[in-house]
Amino acid sequence: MPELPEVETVRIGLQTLLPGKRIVRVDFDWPKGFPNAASDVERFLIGSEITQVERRAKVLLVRLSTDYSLVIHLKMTGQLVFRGQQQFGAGHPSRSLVGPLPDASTRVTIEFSDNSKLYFNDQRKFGWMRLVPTPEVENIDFMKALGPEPLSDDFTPELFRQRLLKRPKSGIKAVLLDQTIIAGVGNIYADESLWGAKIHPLTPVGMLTKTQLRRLYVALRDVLLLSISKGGSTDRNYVDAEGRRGSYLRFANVFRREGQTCPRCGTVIQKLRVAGRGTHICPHCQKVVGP
DNA sequence: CACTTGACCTGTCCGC
DNA sequence: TGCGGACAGGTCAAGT
Repeated sequence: MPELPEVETVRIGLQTLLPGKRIVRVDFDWPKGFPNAASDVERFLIGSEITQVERRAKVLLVRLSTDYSLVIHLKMTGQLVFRGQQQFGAGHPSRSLVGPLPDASTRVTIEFSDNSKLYFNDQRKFGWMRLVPTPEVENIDFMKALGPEPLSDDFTPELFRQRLLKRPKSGIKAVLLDQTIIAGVGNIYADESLWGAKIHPLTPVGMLTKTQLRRLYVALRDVLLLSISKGGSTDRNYVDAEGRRGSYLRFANVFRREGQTCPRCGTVIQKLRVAGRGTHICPHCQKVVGP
């Protein structure tokens, strides 16, 4: 679901759609997901203009002219869908896979001065958004704890190795999923990158050779970049800022492909549970390594 | 302290 | 057809 490539795809869409828009109204009744007091929303959100949309790990940062930011986490089923003035329908079939909005999953509606709207939908209510003074965003505990961005220029193979080796005894998949080690990797791209590097997900990090770590570094960056270029992965809920599906899963090698054959060697792909998650491997390419 | 499990939610799918 | 239960997975809290 929304991992780094999906959140980045949403960011790119919102960045082309939102800057310059002025917020005139916000509808929400979701204390758990959006706990800011109505008075703060009134003072720092209503009337503000969106200046920029950024991303850190799986978190979206919508910058506002009031020097506040909307900090948004989509978790598993969150969507941020923009709708222009003209609602689709009436002879104008939309490319959007999302129906008329708001719908039953809409938690927050942000209306702009040109009558366009941004909807925060979240079927399972795991997601959240917060209105935070921009200078304080980087001091939020979970933001401070995040590991480096795997696609940044200064994310070198050596840094990758150093970060992973903070958990030498843990299985590599659990470490890839740990946001404090490396930011932005979730279940899909952990499985895909481990397949690419031919590493079993339970292999203790300390047992991986430098060559294997190098291969994993390359495989991880490759799958993240490929997925961004395909608009992310749509399993069930994920859509971009205009409600469209991502197509990465058509290119996936193992994720959600149990029972099908490995594109490299033809062995039947298996599904197992690792670190509490559904995990997909080629049992031939990704051998278990014993201590 | 390291690591695993459960909770948070709701919709979907499967077996009986 | 209806129903109970497993499952989906990001992250934090609680437990081992």
